[in-house]
Parts: sequence; C-alpha cells; structure tokens
Amino acid sequence: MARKVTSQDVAREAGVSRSAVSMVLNGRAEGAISAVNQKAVREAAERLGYRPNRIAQSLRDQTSHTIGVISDSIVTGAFGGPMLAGASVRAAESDYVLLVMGSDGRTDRNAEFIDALLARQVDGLIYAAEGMTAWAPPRIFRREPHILLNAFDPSGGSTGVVCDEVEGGYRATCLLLDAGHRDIVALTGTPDVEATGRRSAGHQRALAEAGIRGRELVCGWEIDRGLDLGTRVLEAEDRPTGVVCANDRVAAGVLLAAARLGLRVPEDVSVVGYDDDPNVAPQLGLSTVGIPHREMGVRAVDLLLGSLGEASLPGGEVVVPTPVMRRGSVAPPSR
Amino acid sequence: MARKVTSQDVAREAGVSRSAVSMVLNGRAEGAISAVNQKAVREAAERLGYRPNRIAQSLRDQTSHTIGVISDSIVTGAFGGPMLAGASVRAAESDYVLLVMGSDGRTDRNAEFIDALLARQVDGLIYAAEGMTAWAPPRIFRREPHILLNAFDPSGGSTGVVCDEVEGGYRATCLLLDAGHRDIVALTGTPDVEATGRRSAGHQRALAEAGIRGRELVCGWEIDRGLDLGTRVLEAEDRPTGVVCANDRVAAGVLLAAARLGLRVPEDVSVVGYDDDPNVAPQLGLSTVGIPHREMGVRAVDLLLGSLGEASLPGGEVVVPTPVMRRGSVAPPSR
DNA sequence: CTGTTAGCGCATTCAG
DNA sequence: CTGAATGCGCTAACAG
Repeated sequence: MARKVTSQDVAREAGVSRSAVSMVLNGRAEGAISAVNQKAVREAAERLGYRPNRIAQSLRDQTSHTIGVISDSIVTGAFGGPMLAGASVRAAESDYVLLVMGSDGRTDRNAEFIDALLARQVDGLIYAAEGMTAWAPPRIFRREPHILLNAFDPSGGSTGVVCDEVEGGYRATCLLLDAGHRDIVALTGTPDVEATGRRSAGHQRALAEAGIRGRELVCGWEIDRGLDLGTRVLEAEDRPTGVVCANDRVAAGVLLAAARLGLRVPEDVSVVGYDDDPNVAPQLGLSTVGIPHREMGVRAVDLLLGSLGEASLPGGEVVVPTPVMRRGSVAPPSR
Repeated sequence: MARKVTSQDVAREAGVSRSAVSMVLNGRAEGAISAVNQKAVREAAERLGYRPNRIAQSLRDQTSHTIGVISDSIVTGAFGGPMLAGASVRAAESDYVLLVMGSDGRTDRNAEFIDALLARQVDGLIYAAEGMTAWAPPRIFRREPHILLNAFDPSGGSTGVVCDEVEGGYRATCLLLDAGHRDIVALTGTPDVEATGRRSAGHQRALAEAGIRGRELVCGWEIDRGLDLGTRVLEAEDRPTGVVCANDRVAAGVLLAAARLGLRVPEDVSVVGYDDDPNVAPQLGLSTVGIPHREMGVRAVDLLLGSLGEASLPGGEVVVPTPVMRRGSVAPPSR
C-alpha cells in the first residue's frame, strides 16, 4: 500500500475540516455546508484523486462490504466460472466484493479457509460447489450469515441455491416424448451424485405420464463413457429411437458412437444432453436442458445480501428453473 | 459483522493488559512476559475463540494482505478455474487472500472494478485472462504492484505470465513428426488470437527442421469447426496421415469426422490436440500439449508477492513450459 | 454553518 | 515485566 491521499489531505487542499469533507462526499452536506465549500471539497477530492479508504470505513462501520466465497471445487471445471461471474457482478452492484478461496479438491483445508475469511470480517459466507453436492456446514460457518451455492444442507437447516434437477430430468425426457418417441434409453450419471437420482425421478415421472417404460443405464459423466455405452445401445437389436444423456459430454460420445455406426442424428436416432455446456452443446446442435449457473450465482448473493438486512433465510432449497434448449439433435422417430 | 471478541476481551479474561496479549500472540513475548501469563493469554484466547481482526491490523500496518484479481473473462471457461485455484492456494500459503472481480465480458467495467479494488487497499493487482491476450494496463493499474496472468503487455512494460506457445506449437507438431509422419495438416485457431500465430511459428519451425512442408488451414476453436474442416480434409484425395488441431475440442470434432468417414484413429489417421482439456483429452485418449494453468496462477502470485518485498518485476513475459501429453491418438503412419 | 472529539481494533512505543 | 498512550483513516455526535 503506497502513500495514499486521505480525507485530511482533501480537507487541507479545500481549506475545510475533515468532517466537512466526509459530509460532502457522503451526501450529508445539504443544509450543513456552504455551497462554495462543497464545491471546493469536490474539486479538491477530484484533483487529488481521493478515494475513501474502505479499510478504515470498515473498521469504523463494523461492516467490511465483503463476501467470503469458499469452495473445494468451483475453481476446477467449466461451470464454476459463470457461477462466480454471476455472484461477482451481483455483489459489485451492491458495492460488495468477493473474497475467494478455492482449495481445488483439498476439502481438509476448508476450516483454515473459513478462518482466514472470518479474520477478514466478511459480512457473509458462500459455499459454492461445481456440481450439486450435499454439504453440511460446520458450526463456525453457520454462525455467520451464509448460503450454499449449487449445494444443499442435508439437514435442511441452511439455505442452498440449486437448480431444479427433478424438473430438468422431466423436461429432458419430454424433449423426446413430445417429438413422438416411445422407445427411449437413458444414460444416467453415477449414483454418488445427488443430481443423478433427482433427474432420474423426473425422467420416470415423464415416462409414467406418457404411459411407457424406458430403460436406464448407469453411464457416468465423460465422453468416453458415452461412446462406449452409446455404441452398445445403438448397435443392439432393440435400438431405441431416442437417447437422453447424463450430460452434453456423454451426448457427444453418443454422437461419436452413432457416427461410427453409420447412424444419422437426428434422422436415425435422437439425442438429448444436459447442462447446455457452452463448449459442447451449441456447436454440436444438441437439444439439452440448461443449468443457469450464472443466474444461480446472482441469486445466492441476492439472498445473502438480503438476509444481511433483515429477513433471515428460510432454510432448505431455493430452486432455480432449468431452461430447455431446443436444437437439432431431436426429430420425430422414423419408425 | 456480528459482535466479535477483541484483544481487550482476551486481556480481561486472562487478567493482563492488551499489549501483553498482543505480544504473546505475535511471538514477541520471550523475555518480556512471564510464562504463567503467557499460558493464561493463550488459554483465554482459545477459550474465547479470539481471532485478530485483520481489518484493524490492515489499517495499522498499512498492508491489507490482499490481492485484487480482475478479469473480463476468467470466469467464463474451463481454464480460468485452475488458474484461479493455483493463485488462490499460493496466496493462502503466504497468508494472502484474493479479491476477485469478474465482469464476464464487459470490459468497459474494468475501470470501475480497479477502483473498487484500490479503495480496498489491495497490496497488488492481477489481471487474468481466459485465453492468452494482449492487454495494455491503464495507468491507474500500473501505479500499483501488478502482474498479468495469461496475458501480456504489448508495450513490454509490465510483466505477464504466459505459457510457451511457440514451443507448444513446436512440440505438438513433433508428436507427429517423431512418429514418422511426413504428410501433416494443421487446423489452426483464428488469427485474432495471439496464441494462434505463436503456435504456428513453432509448427513451422518443426516442419522446417524436418525438411517438409505442411498445410495450414484456419479452422477456429470449436468442435463443430473441427467436424467441418476435419471432414473436408479427411475425405479429400490428398488425405494427410496426421492432423494437428487448434485445441482438443477441434480435435474431438476431427475424431467425429473420422468416425463418420469410417476412418480409424490412430490406424488411418493420427490426431493431435492442444490444451490438455480435462473434459476432453483424457477421455478421448488425445495426444496433446498441455497448458499449465494452475502452475501459471501459482507463478503469478509468487512473482507479485516477491515484488512486494524488494525485487521489482523485470517486465516482459515470464514463460512457463508446456507439457507434452502422449496418449493413444498418434501412431506411425500406415503409408 | 463549522471545527473538535471520540472510538472502531490493533501493535508499538515509552513510562512506570 | 506491565499499563497507558499513540496513530492508522474514517464518520457521527457534539460543541462552538
């Protein structure tokens, strides 16, 4: 921290007192400071490039205008970014700033991180996860205003902003159903991930409403798994007319499998992804269900900031809707 | 900021003065405070859960132990994350914390962000970019200790941490050359991106050393472009035996194209990617050149922190080497 | 209308 | 060995 200009400097330059400077610059001058002096203060501040020291303000006001973000994974994949961006921009709008600590996998360091954040007097805490996770906030975390982002408290005590995975699973399947498909295979993610079960529930509901039974195969999350299982499913006797995938990367794998087998998409088989992965879905023309990461980040900061004022958070899950993206990978079945 | 326990509270609890507390907790107690009192202080601090208020410390020490990170894009893609993670972890090691502001594309807000950061008395500034970019730091930025991450100052005045793109392009091509390929096509990125030219230079050098001429086709960065150009290149009369791609997504597109054309990889054609994209390359078994994002983040913080002490930054580019990843997508040519 | 004072929490003098 | 005093930069209350 180099030598900075203080309100004292401005006061001297303008020939007034420090409190006069403070009042003028904080809009508390009306009916208190003469117009000439107000002008003098403003000009002096401008000339000197005065910027109030927020550290000093924080100490005095007992509020740091700072939110601590902690995560063991946000900083790893493609989705943490937009979430952070949403949070950062929303925070900036309210003149807040994000203090970010990411351990990139070492969850054992979380306690240490929370400590560092609290020592810096953050006004609130966000725990953010890359993929939807159950996370039980430790007591030290719960004692501060806090919210979970893309995570939920299994005990339901803390509030978590998540997207509507059940509805998402439902909508993904409807993409196929609405086009007339009756023979559908779902390539699901791994059961260790919470979202897998929820999407599956939505999927089953959609199937039930249509009065048909589908097949679910545990696949995983990566493109090579999509290639493997996609190949197996598409070269079988009972080849389905539509495939819903765990995510867009898996769907890309299925596209690859179809290509190798000489099958056209969507003429011979329709494919639906999940995530609306910005690196995959638009380029491949994948119909998919999006996860509004950015919006979730905005929402979390919104709620957290709100809870700083009065309304305390209700607990449980705040559900953000999942948008359906219709692109070219779905068509009516040919048989 | 809820009611917090202060050093005053600890002093009262331990029955000593505030200065005694300060000395004990800062290791300045030897030969100054009696052992009994030292113990009393430590226990009282523990019991009360005392955590020194870093805002107050900052005000006093004139150093916030905080680094401002600003970016218009880091928060968007898959690579900003690891960079941030490296930076965050390295900073934490030195008891620093990252204040992150990402505009997610709105570069016009940078000035506003820098202001917010400076008002918070950050000790240093990092400008981070998702993909290597030229960025001329504004004066207000240059006045503080600063460094660019995955970016460089066209004027060379400021220091930027970048990876060795020329060498990367060289190595990518060598992957093919070393396997015996003599008929190579390069699918390059768009010329607006600095990395494109650098990789191309390395590519040409490798070709020249091998005494052969290759073909370069401007392709772009997305999987659909790889599919398009891959198809065109692979179905042509003069089909090459090896293809080097702008990145792993393009390579995935080429793989798709090969599959559709009934060509096997690597038997019929070898493919090399770039980036070592964690979502693509390992799963597809892509031989590729990695970009050490995490390491770059570490390096930037390292240098910045170092420059806070004494040694000022040299200016120009600090180049981090690019690792070669050999996987299964390259084999000797069949003809 | 303006200037002075006090105190946010801390670490460092300097007297005792 | 310890306690009181000082100042970091700011704003609100209060006295002039």
